[in-house]
Amino acid sequence: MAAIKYSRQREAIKDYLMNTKQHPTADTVYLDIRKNYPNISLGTVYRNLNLLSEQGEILKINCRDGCDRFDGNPEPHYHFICKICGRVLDLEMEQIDHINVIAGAGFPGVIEGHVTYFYGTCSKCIPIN
Amino acid sequence: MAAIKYSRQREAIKDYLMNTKQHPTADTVYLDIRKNYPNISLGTVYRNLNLLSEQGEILKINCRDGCDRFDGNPEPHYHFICKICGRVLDLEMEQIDHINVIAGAGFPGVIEGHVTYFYGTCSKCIPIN
DNA sequence: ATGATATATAATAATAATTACTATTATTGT
DNA sequence: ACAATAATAGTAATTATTATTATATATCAT
Repeated sequence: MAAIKYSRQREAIKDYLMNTKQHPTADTVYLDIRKNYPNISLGTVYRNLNLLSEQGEILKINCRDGCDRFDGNPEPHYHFICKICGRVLDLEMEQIDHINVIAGAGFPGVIEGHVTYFYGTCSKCIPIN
Repeated sequence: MAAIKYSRQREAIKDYLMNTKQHPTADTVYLDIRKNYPNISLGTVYRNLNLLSEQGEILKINCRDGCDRFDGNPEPHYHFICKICGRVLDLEMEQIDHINVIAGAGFPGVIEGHVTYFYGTCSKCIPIN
């Protein structure tokens, strides 16, 4: 039960995320979607972003710069956060699941996964000297 | 300038963190410190937790279960978060800084570090079968 | 010890991100 | 087309955190 019904708002949100390389916050999604759907509500954006990430159709990124960000690519991958400009970039690297084994050695519980993000200075923010 | 002056409230917060293996939230610190300092203010707790972590005397953990947690051990180390009970545990493992190199290969910016936490089921939450 | 100066505090208000509520609207199965 | 149910817009409420301000406390020079 609790069948999911189609809504054009949700469709628009998913389309928007699938067509951007940015990793927008809920508020950015709201402001941009509003250009096509002037009456969309911020609550609708939040509800659908959470629903889509629960369904595994998008990723919710807890980059902890205050608010969550969203990624239209649901495949597990790593992110880089620039300390200077705050941008979130995709990293092209293999999965590093061997760190789960390192962490699990001597740990009495079960390690199921890890959350990792890398930080530093992005190419646009490196001063030219 | 902006010299730091001693305060017994800050001392109590540091003592409290150094004597617990838990990773309390600001609110938990507040509630516990209040047993000895009934008039302490939540704002004071937040200000001192931030000050201490800026000074490198404690760690602020962004485990992203909604709120920040604090660790009296300022040495860099990794944390495990139990999906069932939500507890945050210290992991005894070496630093895995080689993942910065993996991430940096082919990345045009500079990787300076990473934030990682592991999740799964802690020993107390593993069902006995 | 005394007083001047600067920092810290308690109490409260304000902010930011997110979630909850509710009457209305849209979708879906028959 | 109709009934049942989920989704929406608009608004209010919640949660974690930061800002404000008058008062209290610590520190430093005398």
